[in-house]
Amino acid sequence: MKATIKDIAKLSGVGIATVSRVLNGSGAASKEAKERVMDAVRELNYIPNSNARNLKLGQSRTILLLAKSIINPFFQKMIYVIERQISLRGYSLEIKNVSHMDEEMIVAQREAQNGNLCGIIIMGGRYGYKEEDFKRLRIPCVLVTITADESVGKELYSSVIIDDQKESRKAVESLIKMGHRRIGCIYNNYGSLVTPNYYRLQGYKQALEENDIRYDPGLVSTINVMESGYEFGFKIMKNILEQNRDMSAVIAMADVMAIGAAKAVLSSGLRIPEDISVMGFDGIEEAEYYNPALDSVGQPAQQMAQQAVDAMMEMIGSGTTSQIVLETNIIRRGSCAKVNR
Amino acid sequence: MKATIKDIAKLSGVGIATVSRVLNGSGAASKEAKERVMDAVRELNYIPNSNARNLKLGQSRTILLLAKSIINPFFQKMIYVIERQISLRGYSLEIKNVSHMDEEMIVAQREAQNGNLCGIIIMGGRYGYKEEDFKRLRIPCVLVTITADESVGKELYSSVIIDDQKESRKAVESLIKMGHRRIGCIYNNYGSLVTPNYYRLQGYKQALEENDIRYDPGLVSTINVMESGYEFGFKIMKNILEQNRDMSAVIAMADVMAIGAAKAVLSSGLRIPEDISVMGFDGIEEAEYYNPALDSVGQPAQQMAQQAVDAMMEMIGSGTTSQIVLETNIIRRGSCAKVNR
DNA sequence: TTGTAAGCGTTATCAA
DNA sequence: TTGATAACGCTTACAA
Repeated sequence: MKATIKDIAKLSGVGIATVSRVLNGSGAASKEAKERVMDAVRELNYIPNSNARNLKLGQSRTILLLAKSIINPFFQKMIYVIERQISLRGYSLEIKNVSHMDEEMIVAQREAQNGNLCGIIIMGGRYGYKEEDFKRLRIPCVLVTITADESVGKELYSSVIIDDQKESRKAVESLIKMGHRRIGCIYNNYGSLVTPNYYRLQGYKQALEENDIRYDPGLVSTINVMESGYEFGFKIMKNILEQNRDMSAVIAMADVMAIGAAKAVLSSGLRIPEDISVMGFDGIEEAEYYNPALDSVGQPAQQMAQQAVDAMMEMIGSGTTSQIVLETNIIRRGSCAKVNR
Repeated sequence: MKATIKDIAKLSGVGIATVSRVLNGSGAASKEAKERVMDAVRELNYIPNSNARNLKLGQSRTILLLAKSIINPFFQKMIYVIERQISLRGYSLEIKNVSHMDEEMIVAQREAQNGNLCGIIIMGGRYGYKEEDFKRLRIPCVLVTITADESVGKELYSSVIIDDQKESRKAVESLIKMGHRRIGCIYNNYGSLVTPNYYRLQGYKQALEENDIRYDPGLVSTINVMESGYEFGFKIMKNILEQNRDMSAVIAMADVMAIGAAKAVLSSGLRIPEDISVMGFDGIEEAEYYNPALDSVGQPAQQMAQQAVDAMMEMIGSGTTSQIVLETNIIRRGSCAKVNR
């Protein structure tokens, strides 16, 4: 059936230890032995059994990506890059979607115990994991778009994030500078967890406050449902619009919600940006090709994914951790304009 | 460190064989032994090492999903469902993106040899795998959106597809019935492979022919590039539009390309559907929320993914294969209208 | 430079 | 109903 190391040893007339050495480049081997082994490998189409290898080594080359909602295009872009980078480095990527009901750390710990993982990347979810969480993990952990509690030792994890509150504040400020004062806010938060959306809401509030604009909960109505996405943005926006005829702008804390919101605006017979300015968050391609193209707080998805993998490799290799904070960049496409009322 | 079966045996005062039996429900064990083992398992937070298990069993519970372009929202929807279903059944999903330069079967065979896979799902790519391909694989294989060459024994694989040519023909026919005769076609084909897009193009040609409309290559200009997606649709449409002022409709063989095409139409100062009718393919949410919402040949993504997993489980369990062909359903949202010139 | 042999943590056979 | 014990395929001392 399938060729094993013994078959290779037999065919090439050497011991299995030599085969192993040649294949792994560990220890010395004569030129002749090398050639004979490689020939046999080719002839029998031999591929080492990774279960045996991992068992012996007590490690594997599989990295688990735990994503909260792999359905979000922004995440998907990052998943795409992460898969590529991991593949390029000879590792495999296992993907698990964490439903809103599950705690990703619990899932992570369960999977980590399994012993066939060499690292875990957690994408999305909530802020504030504790020291204990990482210690229980026992394998390298990189957080993307979120980070750990401040109390956690920096040597326990790596993270790649943006400053959600700051970037959100800047975006709202830019709307205020355009003259908007009645600015809707669409975000989404499961329960009362501290998520990126939570911080973005804080940024929104902060911008208002610093510009002496009263915070009006009626402009940020959020249904506490377990969804985000196009439909969510659409529904919420419909809702806010109906009750706030005087609003002139809206910021959605994810582009998918911004697109849904834009649809709501347009289907209410209003124009973008003449009647309502729409600003999204993430900078996904869908917003660029939307009609009209939507302004967005652009996150460097590609770079974030790349750095996450880099950080993972660093941790696997030398154990070095890093906490990276990247900048966003507001992408102007014309869906936000000066208020004209 | 990590608890092993020996630790459990020691703590519960039984032999390791008994522990294994209790944990796997194989063979008998006294009630008392069961309880003692389970207690120890809980106390030590024991999780079986899957590498050891897989090595011994010569199999695993990991299914590999090989996707051509995981970046397409239609695929992503299916990936989401597949992940969920696989997870629900206690299996793990490993994902590999196959770049346009790679042959998925080669990748599949390499991965299959590895021995830590119990099945492979191939999503996208090209039609026409040969008997030999599946035989080399040696593990269950399910094809989604594509199927094998007719010559291949049906017992060698399962597949879930739509009839690309027929569905495309029907869609084009519906445009013709609306009075359109100058219908553009945006598709994408790497090299000259037989892909779903290839068959959809055949369907387009067939519809024209059956309605005595001359096939005009100028209306289906395709750049032979390694991309599809929004940008591709946009560029191609710009191109076709410039050279065919008389065209009144366009069908794009993927919604992402349809959205790009719609953007091209709108940015050329034309209206949808008054000047140009736009029809997409796939039925993704992005097309629904687009402005205007786009008509599309809706593929039952959820169902396809579900059936693919079902088929995989059947193959793993009883070895039964199945070749499933699902129907599409043209989703009318108003982006196609009667020609009015 | 090489081969022998001892595990890695399981499962399964077999005798008790 | 049990518990030794022999694999599974690999890596790696250790000895030759």
